[in-house]
Amino acid sequence: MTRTISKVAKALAINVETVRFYERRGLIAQPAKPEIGYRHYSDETVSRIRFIKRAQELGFTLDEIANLLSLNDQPCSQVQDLAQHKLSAVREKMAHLRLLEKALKRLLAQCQENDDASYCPIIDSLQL
Amino acid sequence: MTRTISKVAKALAINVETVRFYERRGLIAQPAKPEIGYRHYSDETVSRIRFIKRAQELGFTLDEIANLLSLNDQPCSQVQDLAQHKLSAVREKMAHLRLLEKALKRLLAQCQENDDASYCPIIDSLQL
DNA sequence: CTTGACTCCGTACCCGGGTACGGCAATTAC
DNA sequence: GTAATTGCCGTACCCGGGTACGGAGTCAAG
Repeated sequence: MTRTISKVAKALAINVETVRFYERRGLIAQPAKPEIGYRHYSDETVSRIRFIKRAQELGFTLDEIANLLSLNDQPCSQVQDLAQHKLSAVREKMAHLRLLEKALKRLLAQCQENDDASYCPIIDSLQL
Repeated sequence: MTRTISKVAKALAINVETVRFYERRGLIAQPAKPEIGYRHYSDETVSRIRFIKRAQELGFTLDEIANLLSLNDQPCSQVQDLAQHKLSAVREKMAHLRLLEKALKRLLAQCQENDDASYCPIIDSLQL
């Protein structure tokens, strides 16, 4: 019934190697190895990994997550700062993608109108 | 007046190493080296690099760009396909970022309303 | 008690898009 | 003519987030 690394990995639907990778990165502590046998992972480690995965889904990098984890008992304002920065970054990326979308849409529309098989408005526009 | 690699790089505001990198990647041909002296870069190579840079701005990867370059004299429809896929990918990314934005906004709003300095709704939500 | 599954550990490799370095050749500036 | 830039070339390294591998050691089921 001991919770070995593969049990943890399976429970969280991640790779064993990823758990080991997080240990190397210092995101989670490596549980002490008993005299004999395999390590046993605590509930805390498991929920810490869950925390990491959720934060990743919110777009935080592993470095930022290390930061968040260390801020666990710090005032909320520091966490807010981090989240605010992330929100700005997300908005910037979206703005950039909107421009790309517009450009691609415009080029594709030009292709639609084009009857000449030997000419492509997209290639042409890139060649300016 | 020969156009050496550093002239090309400077003209296009990229790194000399990047030009060499594109050569290694097969995106541009390496001009033949004369018996004596340095290579001379043609107008064509320069505009090919410009093409690459513009396509990158539209969000294409170097592999896709290699594809585009090889499609230069192919029917427009193949280029359109590539552009259409890229447009879909851009829209997917945007949709994902919109979700992130919503989640971050919601969490930040909760922080604003929170008076308890020792508690942070963001940390809390990640710990579920 | 053996065999197959799992763990441990270090290290190397993957992707994408470059950047950096070091030693030598050629060229340009003074 | 000599010094300081450039070019050339191969190779290694960077980031971020893992994945893979190989050879032990360990554990559990038949």
